[in-house]
Amino acid sequence: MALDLLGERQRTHYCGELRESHQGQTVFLAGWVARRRDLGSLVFLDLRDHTGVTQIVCNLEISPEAHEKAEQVRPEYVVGVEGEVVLRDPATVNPQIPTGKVEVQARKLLLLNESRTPPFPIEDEGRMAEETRLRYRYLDLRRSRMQQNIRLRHRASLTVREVLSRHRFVEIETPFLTRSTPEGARDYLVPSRVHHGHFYALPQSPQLFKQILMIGGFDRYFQIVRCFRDEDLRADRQPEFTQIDIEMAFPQRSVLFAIIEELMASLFALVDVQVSRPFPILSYDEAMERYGSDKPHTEFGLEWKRVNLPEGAQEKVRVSCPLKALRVPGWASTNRSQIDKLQETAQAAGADWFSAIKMSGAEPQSSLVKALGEDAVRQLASAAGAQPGDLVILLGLKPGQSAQGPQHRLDEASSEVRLELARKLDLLKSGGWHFLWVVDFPMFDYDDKENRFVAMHHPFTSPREEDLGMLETDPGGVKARAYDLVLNGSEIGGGSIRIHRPDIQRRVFSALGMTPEKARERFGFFLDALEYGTPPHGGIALGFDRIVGLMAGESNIREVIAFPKTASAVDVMCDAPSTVEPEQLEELGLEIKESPVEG
RNA sequence: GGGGACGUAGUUCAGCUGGUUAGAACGCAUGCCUGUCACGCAUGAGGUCGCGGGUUCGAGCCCCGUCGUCCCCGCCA
Repeated sequence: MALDLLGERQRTHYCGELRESHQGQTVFLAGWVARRRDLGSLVFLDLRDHTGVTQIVCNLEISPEAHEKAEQVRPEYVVGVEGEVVLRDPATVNPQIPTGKVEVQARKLLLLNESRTPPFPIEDEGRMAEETRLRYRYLDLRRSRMQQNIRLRHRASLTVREVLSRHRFVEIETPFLTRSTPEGARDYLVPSRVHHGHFYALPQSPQLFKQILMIGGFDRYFQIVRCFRDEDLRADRQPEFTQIDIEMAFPQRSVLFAIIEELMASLFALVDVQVSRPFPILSYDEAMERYGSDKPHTEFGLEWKRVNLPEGAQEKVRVSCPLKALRVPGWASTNRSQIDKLQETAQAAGADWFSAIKMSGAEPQSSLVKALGEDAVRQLASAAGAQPGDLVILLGLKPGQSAQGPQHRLDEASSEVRLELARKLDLLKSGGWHFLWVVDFPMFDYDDKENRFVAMHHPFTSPREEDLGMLETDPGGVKARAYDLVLNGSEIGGGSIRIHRPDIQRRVFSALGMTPEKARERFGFFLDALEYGTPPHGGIALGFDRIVGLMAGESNIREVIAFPKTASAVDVMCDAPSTVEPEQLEELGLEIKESPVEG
C-alpha cells in the first residue's frame, strides 16, 4: 500500500476539540482510525487521539481521492485528514460524543501508516486478560483508561513538585547504583565489571542518602524516585515502584504533617476530592486495640472493646481475659451461617476462641448462656455496649496467652472479622476519603526465628526521648518517633524523626544485636557522617503509585504504571528477565550454576 | 515457600454424566450499499482445547505432573 508523507503539515486541532464554532474552518487532524463505516460511495471514519473522536466523511462526489484511500483504511491505521468542519444535519447528530454536532469533510486523506489487526479492540473497555494487555502494552496504553491514568499521574507529579518547591524543598537525585544493606527487603544486585565479585545494589529507598543530604546542608529535600525491592508481588506491590521521598532538618512533626496534608489536599483536588484537614492522629496502640490493625479503615465504626468475663466465669470458659468484643448494631437477626463464616475467618486469622451473643428480645441468645447463665452473658453484652437488637462478637485466646505474639494474633483476627463485617454490611462503598496518621509505633519487633529484636521501621528511626532509658532494659517497650499515613485502610506512606546523635545510633544498633564492628562494616560511611554536625531531621516517603491508584479509583497499581511487571516479576512485553551472552558473564566474572535436573 | 481461581478461535466466553465433524458473539477477509456512528446485508477463513504423561474402546471433560496468569498468606527494615 502506498503511504503518504506528513511533509510540512501540522495538526491544527486535536480530535476531541472541534465544535459548532469551528464551522467552515479548514483543519488538519491526525490520529488513529478507531472505526470505519463503509456505505459504498460514502465512508465514515472515526479519527481518535487521546482527546476524543471526530467523525470524518469521505464522499466519492466531493473528493474521489480521499474516498479511494478511505476504502483502504483499517482500524489503528495512522491517518491525517485535511478538510472542512461542517455542521451535521440535525437528524444525524451524535449526542454521545462531544464533537457529535460536527464532522470533517475530507479533501485530502493521508495514509501515514498501516497497522496489523490489533489483538484486542482499543475502543472496547471490556475486561481483558492481564497478560494480553501487558504483552501489547503499547496498544493497551492507547485505551482511554490508561491514557487518563498515566496523564493523571503526570499531573500528580507536577503537583508534588509545585507544592514541595513552594515550601522550599529541593529536588535532588540520588544514586541507583549503590551499596547493599542486608537489613530489610531483598536487594536487586548489579555485578561490577571492574571489580569482580563485587556488586552494586539498587536502592530499596534513598534512606541514607537523604539523611546525608541533611548533614550536607540541604535542609529540605524531596525526590520522586524509583525504589527496588526483590520481594513477592501483590496488587499494590511492584518490584520497582515510585516514592515521593521527603526529608527536612530541624523538623517538628506538626510542621511536616501540615505540609503532607496540604500535599494530599492538592493531589486529591486533581480528582475533585475535597480533603478535610487536619487528619486525625491515632496511636499505634490505640489503632491495634480498637481496629486490630496499624492501618485501619476508619470510614465505618465497628470498634473493638476489651471486656472481662464476670467474676467466677473464668473457670467455666477456657479462654484468657480480657476478651475483645465488637458490637454489631442491629444484627441480632442474622442467621447461623453468617456467624459461622465469621468464626471461620476469626480462627483462620489466629483467634483461639470465638463466641457471639444475639440481643434479640428480652433474653440474650448465645452458646455462653449454658455455661455462664443469662445474667453473666447480659453483663458481657452490656460491657460491649450492646443495645437490644445488636449482635456482639467475642474473640479470645487460649488461657495463659498474654505474650506479645499471641496478642498480635488476636488483633489480626479482630481486624479480619471487622473487615469481613464491613463487607457483609456493605459499609465500604460510601466513597469517602478517610486519611489518618498512625503514630508512636513500637521501636522494635521481636523476631522469633532469629531470636532478636528487629527494627519495625528502620534502624535510623529515633526512639521517643522519654523511652531512651528503656533501650537496654526493655527494648520491646520503646516507642519510636515513627508515623504512617493511612488512607481508607491502605498504607500510603511512612516516616520518622531520625536519630541524629551518634551515641544514640550506636545504642540502637546494639539493641538490634549488632556489634559495633558489624555496624561499622555495614554503615561505616553513615556513622562517620553522623559525627560531623548532624542536624535533627526527619521525613517521610509516600507511595506514589498507590496514591495515584487511589486517585484514579484503581485497585491495582499496574493500572497507573506504564510498563509494570506480572506477579512473578516478569515484563511480558520485552521478556525480561532474560539470559545473557556467555561473553557478558565472562566479563563480569560470573558463572551460572545449573539448576539440578530432576530425577 | 504455601493456599485459592483460571487456561478452549485473534478477543471474550459456552461446551451437560467421558461418546459422531468443538460452538457463539465480537473481530478478520471478500462483495454490495450516499447519512452511518456498536452501520446494515451476503459469503467465507480461522482451533497444538497451555504443555507432558496416565486411565479408558473413546478425553476439551477424569487422574498425575508441569508451565503461565490473577488474588491471598508468608515475605515487603
